[in-house]
Amino acid sequence: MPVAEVRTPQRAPGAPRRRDAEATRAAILEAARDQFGRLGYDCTALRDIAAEAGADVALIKRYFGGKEALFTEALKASFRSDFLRDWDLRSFARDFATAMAGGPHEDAERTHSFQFLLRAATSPSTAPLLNAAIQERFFEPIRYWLGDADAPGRARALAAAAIGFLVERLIRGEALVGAERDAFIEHATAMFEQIVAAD
Amino acid sequence: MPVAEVRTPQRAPGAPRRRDAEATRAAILEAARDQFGRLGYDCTALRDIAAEAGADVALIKRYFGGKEALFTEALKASFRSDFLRDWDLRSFARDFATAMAGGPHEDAERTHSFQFLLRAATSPSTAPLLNAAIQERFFEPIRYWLGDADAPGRARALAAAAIGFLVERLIRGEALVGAERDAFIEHATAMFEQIVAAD
DNA sequence: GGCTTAAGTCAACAGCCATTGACATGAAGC
DNA sequence: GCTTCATGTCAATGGCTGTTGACTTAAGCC
Repeated sequence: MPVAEVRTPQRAPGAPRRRDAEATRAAILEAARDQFGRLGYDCTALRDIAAEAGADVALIKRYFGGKEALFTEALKASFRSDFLRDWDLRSFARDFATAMAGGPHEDAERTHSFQFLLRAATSPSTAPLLNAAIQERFFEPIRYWLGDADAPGRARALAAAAIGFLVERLIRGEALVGAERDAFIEHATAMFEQIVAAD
Repeated sequence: MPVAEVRTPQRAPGAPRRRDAEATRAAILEAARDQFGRLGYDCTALRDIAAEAGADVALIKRYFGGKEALFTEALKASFRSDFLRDWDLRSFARDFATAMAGGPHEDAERTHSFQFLLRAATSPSTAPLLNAAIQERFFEPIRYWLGDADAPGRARALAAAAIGFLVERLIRGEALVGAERDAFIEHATAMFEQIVAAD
């Protein structure tokens, strides 16, 4: 875990509200979402979360119970249940491909949520917690979204491809540029359209 | 790390070859591939690897140098450099889709190799180690394989989709059956053909 | 048989982790 | 002003980790 973690504490020394359980809890949860999302469950230390939130480790136990419970809550907070409804079915293929190419207008919040989920999905510590959630909130909405007889198989294929683009984006880091970006968007769009528009 | 790890030791008590550095080294490497592949870098303990290999932890240091070096070597061993050449370009789309659906004839060795890579990809500890390898052995071959002007962007899109199917497979666990399986294969095939056959 | 050296064993170290109970302190109610 | 209790702080604990040096033992050679 060589990732250095230095952030300005939530409260400056001598801050206005010194004692505010609700605010402290929120700060911890926010820090947890950040660190779990970037580092994954196993590589995140509660001490670092507390430090980022400007709180003490013991408060995590008091407010959340423990690491796993905190993770579950952070997971819930990062799950945008409406993330699919945001897309327009007809322009989905191109919009999604463009988002995955990266660039100035990308939805950072959405990207972060997905990264959080992927990290959780591939860690054996959290996979059991997440598999059900993936099923319920990712696969099922797509299935409903497509909504015809072939939906289950189609939904699985579409979900798989979407996950792949998210992982590739996660690994890649930077945004694509120039001709490579254009070709990427073009072919990815064609690919997704193949499924979305299969009527 | 709640995953119990009980395996029959490599050597029975009072075995024939008691002192064989080469065999010991190989046993450790094999155990490392197994555990790193199933649990990921962070959740794998050197003591467990040594136990599975029927060896002592200190030998890992002597033969490999340390955890990271052992991981790198296991990574190399799990990387089938010819995994793309195994596919026939014309039947790739259907073959790959079928493989991802799972079933009785799947290539367990190949599946394991991919799992290893994916676990490594989503752990921040090993991502730096892996990104270069992914680039060199996954993305570049696909790019070469496609081999035209649009290749970089196309290769990225194809690689992303392929990764996604592997992840979905990893998360899913069991094989698909019946109509869902058929629809899955059909649509996934169409999807991959969209890119492979884009000439 | 005795010697040399590689192979295997053991115990301990230092560091990090989540967890926890005891303690200090500030704010609200009387 | 005093009591009360939620809020925040601190320090310690036990467990697990990778690493390491010193030890024991078997195998090969003279």
